[in-house]
Amino acid sequence: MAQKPIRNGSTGKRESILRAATRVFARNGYFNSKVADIASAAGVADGTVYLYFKSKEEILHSIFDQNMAEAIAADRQLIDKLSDPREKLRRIATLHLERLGADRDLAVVFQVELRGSTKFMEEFSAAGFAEYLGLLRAIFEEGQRAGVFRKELNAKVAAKIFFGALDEMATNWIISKRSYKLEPMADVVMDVFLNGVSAK
Amino acid sequence: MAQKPIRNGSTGKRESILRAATRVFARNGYFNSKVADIASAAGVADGTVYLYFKSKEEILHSIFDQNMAEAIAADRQLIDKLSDPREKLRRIATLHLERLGADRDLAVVFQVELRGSTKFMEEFSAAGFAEYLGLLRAIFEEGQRAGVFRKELNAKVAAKIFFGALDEMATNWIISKRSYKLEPMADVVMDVFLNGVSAK
DNA sequence: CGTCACTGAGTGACGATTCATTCAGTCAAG
DNA sequence: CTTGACTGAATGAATCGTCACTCAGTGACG
Repeated sequence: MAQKPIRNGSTGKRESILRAATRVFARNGYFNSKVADIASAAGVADGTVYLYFKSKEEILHSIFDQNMAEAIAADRQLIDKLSDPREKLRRIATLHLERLGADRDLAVVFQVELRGSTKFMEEFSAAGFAEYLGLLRAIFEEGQRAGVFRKELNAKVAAKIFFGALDEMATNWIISKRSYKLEPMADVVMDVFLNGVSAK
Repeated sequence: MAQKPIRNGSTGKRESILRAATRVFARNGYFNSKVADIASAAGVADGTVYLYFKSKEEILHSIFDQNMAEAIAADRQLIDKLSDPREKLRRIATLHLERLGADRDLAVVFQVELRGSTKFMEEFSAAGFAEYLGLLRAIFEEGQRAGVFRKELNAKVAAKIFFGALDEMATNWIISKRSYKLEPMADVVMDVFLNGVSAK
């Protein structure tokens, strides 16, 4: 049964539980998921879950925090290497859809489960989500200063439009019965958005 | 107590319950709302709710069905009076945001609660939501035939981008602490979208 | 032995749904 | 006009299953 000669206290158990929870939440929805299901999916006892997380809710939080932090860090790093704001947006869009497209369960949790309550929405909003939107906005403003984006547009609204379009691609991809690649949709969105937003 | 010599079983009670449920769901979230809360908000006894609805879930369904049907009917009627596809889209966008902007509780249920589970998403998707997207798509294709929209764009994707942008406006409006008018955002979205999508 | 990660049966609370009962209204008969 | 049988909408206390979380215990390891 023992896969690896596990080390100290912080085994891979925390990770296992998070991965298992992502899968369980994605399949049954947060409220219909039992902690016992998560435990058994992770191959640990019910009680063990509580050695790593204070509550069921904290598990959901952790899934969000961890992935969001990773994503933003990756975006930031990637952006520094580019100078053209248009390219920056394109890379972010692609990365965004790649990330979700690579893990359907994670995508479901992000697109569906995390939005299932105003309470979560507000908390998460305060956390990483607002930061993400802020990042997009900053790039847009940079583009306005550089003269490549129309100056009369409100940068915050432009960021929302951009994000909203990407977000809908992801949500629709999840719901859709047909299976197609998510990531290429980034280019279409970019095409329309850039056209709509570029200075002549 | 008798307001009107009401006819058969279908008093205004069903409506009261739906309105109350919308408020309660919006404030506490679907899963945290107790049927007892809805009942008391509607001024009826717990059991009475079950004279009008089979289950808690059916209440949520009814809220969606009723409003969606109304919205689509209104859109359809409005569209027939216009010929320019661009104008059609603009009117739909405005109506969409007007409707949500007029009733924050309803907006919360639509933007947040209805998305809190894949199960709901799929059911609702199959129902009115897909129809709504289809409507947008049809108008877009009409515009392509008329030569006002770029022919090389995939109409379905264009519809999603359009919807996604509007949807994000609504969601952000709900989350936002600041209170502003939602409906004017329709024009900004139209501006960017039309620019992005129009044939030269 | 002592420690510590882990276990899993048990508990307490909660809340959707049910159903025996109430009661306002209707109507036919006297 | 009164009475009494009848209806069915409405009530709300009781039921019953379901989990999130707890904690007394187990065993591996040094």
